[in-house]
Amino acid sequence: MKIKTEEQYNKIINGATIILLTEGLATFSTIKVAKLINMSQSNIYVYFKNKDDLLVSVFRYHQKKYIHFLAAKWDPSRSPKAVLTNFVTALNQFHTDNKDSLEVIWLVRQSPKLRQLIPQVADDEIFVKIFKWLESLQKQGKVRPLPLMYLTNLVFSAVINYFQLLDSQELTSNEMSIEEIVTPLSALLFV
Amino acid sequence: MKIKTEEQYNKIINGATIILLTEGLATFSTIKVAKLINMSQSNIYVYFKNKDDLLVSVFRYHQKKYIHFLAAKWDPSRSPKAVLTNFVTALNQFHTDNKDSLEVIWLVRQSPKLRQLIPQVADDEIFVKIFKWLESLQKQGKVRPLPLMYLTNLVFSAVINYFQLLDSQELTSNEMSIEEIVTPLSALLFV
Amino acid sequence: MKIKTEEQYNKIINGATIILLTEGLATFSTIKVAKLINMSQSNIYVYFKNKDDLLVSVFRYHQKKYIHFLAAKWDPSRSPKAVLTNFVTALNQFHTDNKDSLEVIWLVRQSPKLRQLIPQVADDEIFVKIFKWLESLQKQGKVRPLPLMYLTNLVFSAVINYFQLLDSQELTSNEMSIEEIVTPLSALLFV
Amino acid sequence: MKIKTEEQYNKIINGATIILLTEGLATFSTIKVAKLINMSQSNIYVYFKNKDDLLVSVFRYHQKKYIHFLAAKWDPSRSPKAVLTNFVTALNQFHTDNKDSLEVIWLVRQSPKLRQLIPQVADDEIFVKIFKWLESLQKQGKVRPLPLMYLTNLVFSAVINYFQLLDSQELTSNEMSIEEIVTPLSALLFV
DNA sequence: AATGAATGAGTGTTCATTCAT
DNA sequence: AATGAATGAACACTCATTCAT
Repeated sequence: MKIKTEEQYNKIINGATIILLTEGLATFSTIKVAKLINMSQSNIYVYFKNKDDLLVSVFRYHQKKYIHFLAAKWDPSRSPKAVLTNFVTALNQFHTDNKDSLEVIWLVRQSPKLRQLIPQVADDEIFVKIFKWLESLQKQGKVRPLPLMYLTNLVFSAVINYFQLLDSQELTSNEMSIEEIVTPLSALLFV
Repeated sequence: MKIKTEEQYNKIINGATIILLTEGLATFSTIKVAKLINMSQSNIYVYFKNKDDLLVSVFRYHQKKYIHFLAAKWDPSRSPKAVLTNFVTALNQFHTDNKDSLEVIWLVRQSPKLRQLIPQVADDEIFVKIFKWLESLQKQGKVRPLPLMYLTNLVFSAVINYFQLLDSQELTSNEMSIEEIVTPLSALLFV
Repeated sequence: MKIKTEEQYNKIINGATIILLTEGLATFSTIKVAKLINMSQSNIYVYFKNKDDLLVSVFRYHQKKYIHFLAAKWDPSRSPKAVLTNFVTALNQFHTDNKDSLEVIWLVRQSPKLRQLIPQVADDEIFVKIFKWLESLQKQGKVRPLPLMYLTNLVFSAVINYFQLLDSQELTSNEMSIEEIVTPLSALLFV
Repeated sequence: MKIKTEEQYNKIINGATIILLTEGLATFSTIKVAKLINMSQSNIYVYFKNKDDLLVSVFRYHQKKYIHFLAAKWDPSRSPKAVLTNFVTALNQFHTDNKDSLEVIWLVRQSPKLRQLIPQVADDEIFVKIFKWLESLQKQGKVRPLPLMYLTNLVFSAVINYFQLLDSQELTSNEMSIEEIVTPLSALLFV
């Protein structure tokens, strides 16, 4: 699907993002998106092949942002714990600036149906770098000898969990700051 | 007669569970449940006020199972690490015996709309016990001084993550056994 | 699809027949049928699985009428030409009483897509009888030695053609009566 | 420049012919035509006023071919039966060379809506000639005294019927050759 | 308690047509 | 002449929910 008027394309993506986050996947509909952005529903089908195409495009849009951000912040030249701190801080900053993006990424990943339509991200350059970094530390015995897939998942969900508790107001940033995650995560990750 | 009613109630709950897990929340419908269990769709409305009521009831049904199981296995008389090991092993056993239950609990929690309808579980007896146990350990300086809500969340998602990776075949139990979670989790939890 | 309220079922069939004949297959829609008979469109789907199911059912409804009529009139005990005359007269009478039926049968047969969904009628008892009658006459050299399928087709389309020209007012029954078909058809059929 | 325009015009007609024959009238759409011939959908509206105009133009295109062909083959100088034989053979040859054309002519004629938009062909020179020829034979008592409109219709549908049965493989040319039509048709037509 | 029937609202998708460029 | 964009209307089909029996 060639991008036609970039402005309109983004308008739809942004509208879809809002509907997705307020309604959830279950009741997301193109009609609601169209109404929100004041556009005819049929015009959405000029820009996207079908509903799934729209949803996947929304996901990709936010994932690209996320990946670019991570890549810009990645600096493995420091000590392992400093790298972890840096990573957590970066994620926190990204979440502050792009709250929607992280939520969309998380949301779409939860749907088995959509997950199948989403391209694997693991091959992306930045993730390859992170995996290699972890791998070399594991060989030096500095990282726990568990599957990298599992370790990175744990770190990610530890951070996301924090954000979700903040969002649902079950936790406040006074009770616990993001930096306080680093120590337990460090204990979990490093030997 | 009363027995027959309970039978029908459970029939609906079980049908709904299957549809929920095979279809996902997005395309779950009472029609599909009715067809699956060979019952008239309108009869579902005799047992449940509406669709959301059914979904919440399904959630509660599995959550009760889960809570009963945990309560039966809970034994805080041993050392903290032994308690953690015991907890993880119990969860694993529950997951093996009641795969559906854990998945339903996880699935329903993902929906913002449904989460609001679900009663807080924290007041349940078993969770009160666990929280008290953690609290006392924290006072003795044996558990990291982080909000208990966050710590328990971390443990739960570490275990769920493991199950999910197994299910999606991104991980095999050969590469990593459930027991191997205990050491990193212990490091994360205990000082 | 079990017939539920026969009255409603027939109401839908009749409405669909009217729409089919006035609109043609190309612009036939369940919405138009529903509006015509003052019924909710969704209720049509209680009685018919889908649009094609409705169309095929309409066809079958009229075909059954037609077959019953033919069977009642069939009498091969007379001379070949008398049988032909009888047949043509019967068809004419049926057409007078059930104009819609013959048109629907013809219309639906023209659609390649629908033809596939329609059960072969050739096995029907009355057609088996007609074929056997023709076959035996052929063996006696009284009927032209052409494929029976083709001969019967010719007779049927000769009659239908006549009705169509009347309907489109390109011909009037004054210019030509139905009985006048018999002589040329007889010449065509019999040696 | 003008040549290019005619090229495009024909491109559309040919594309429309293909869609018409593969999809049928019911699901024919300008979008499908545009996609097939790799042209913008809106450009079709430069050449044709609307969808019906396109369909009628397609019909006329093939009808012209057909009429030209008939005119070229028409030779009333021989005996009536020879003329009939000649006519049937010509139709068969035309069908072999221009299968699409005959099918389109037949297809469009089936639609009540389109039939109204189609110009009467009877005034065309070649048909005038054929009618005059039949008329004069009728006056000599050599052709059955039935409306010419009906007789010509019968001949045409006898031939088309044959082609249709071949196409639908309900008949093979081994079982019956086109020439075998002539004898019964002759009996039907001539006294 | 159980069911069949009915309906209104919604949903994804297609399409004919128009318009500005 | 050609095209991309936009739109409103239509359509098949699904579904939650209600009601009478």
